[in-house]
Amino acid sequence: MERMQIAIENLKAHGGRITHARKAVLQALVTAKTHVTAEDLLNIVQKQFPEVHISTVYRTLDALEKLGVVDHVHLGHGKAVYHLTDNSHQHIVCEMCSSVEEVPYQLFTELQSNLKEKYGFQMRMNHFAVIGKCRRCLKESGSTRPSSSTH
Amino acid sequence: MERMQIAIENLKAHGGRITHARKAVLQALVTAKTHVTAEDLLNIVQKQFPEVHISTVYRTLDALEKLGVVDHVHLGHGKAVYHLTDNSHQHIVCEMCSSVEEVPYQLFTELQSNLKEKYGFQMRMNHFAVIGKCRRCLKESGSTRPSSSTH
DNA sequence: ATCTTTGCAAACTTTTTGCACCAAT
DNA sequence: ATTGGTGCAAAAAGTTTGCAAAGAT
Repeated sequence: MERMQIAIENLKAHGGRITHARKAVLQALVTAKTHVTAEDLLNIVQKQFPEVHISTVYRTLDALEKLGVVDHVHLGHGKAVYHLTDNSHQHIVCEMCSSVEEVPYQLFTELQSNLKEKYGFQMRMNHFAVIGKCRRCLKESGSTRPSSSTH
Repeated sequence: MERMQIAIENLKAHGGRITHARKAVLQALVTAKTHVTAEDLLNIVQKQFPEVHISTVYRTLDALEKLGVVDHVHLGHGKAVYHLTDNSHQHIVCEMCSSVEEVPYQLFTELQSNLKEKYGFQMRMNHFAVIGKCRRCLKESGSTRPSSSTH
């Protein structure tokens, strides 16, 4: 409710209109919290408003992204995932089983300062995924299907 | 020449066949060295072999990727970029001007060990991009077009 | 001779866009 | 009343696939 209100005010402040679809997308984002695809959001939203179209979801996400409320990441092949901007974590994605785990952004702060210091580059937390192999797949390595890899 | 030979032997060793197209793609990769799209490669290859089709490029890249010779990254929206695996660097991508800079992988080794230690996750170097704002855009910040953002 | 790779066209997946209508302010 | 948002259908953009023919071993 809290976070929704902020986003809604933000939208209004920029001349945006508050529609059922937008509220529902926002609500879905707040609830889902992390790595949902546009399609995921659509499915959630359509439970309440079946007539909402995927293009509306994309356009809403676009609008929210321009306001800085939402961000998205390309975890690999396929769909992008969206989330509210202040979920401070990074994603580690297993290239064997495609699992996604969240790790605290603190692990990345040193990298962040190094990039800033040495390259003048201001790294954006939360906007990329680290690819590799997860604990489980490493253990079973070889025995398991490299299946639908994420890269 | 060197690196091409290694890749070629690798291909042969796995029952692969050495074709004009494959040699040309490999050559293009060796020459281009970094962040080329499948289409870039196609253009290069077609200078020598105009009949080569984009699907051949993709299939060649797939094959090379399975051998560990090639890797690809999704730098953001749009096309993936491919490169030979032993270019030990990471990419930092500016979300304002879309410029790509390479930084030595050493900056990432600590993160790598942390992820291994704390999460059992074996991070793959070279397979993701760090998004943020480059020095120049930070300086001009606001004054410049956020143009074709990479995210 | 065998089995892989190729070119082509067509399918597929994800995202974007044009347009006429609808709805929020 | 005005302007921005929506649904739809169709296009785009990037990549993958089925197939018959060509090519590498």
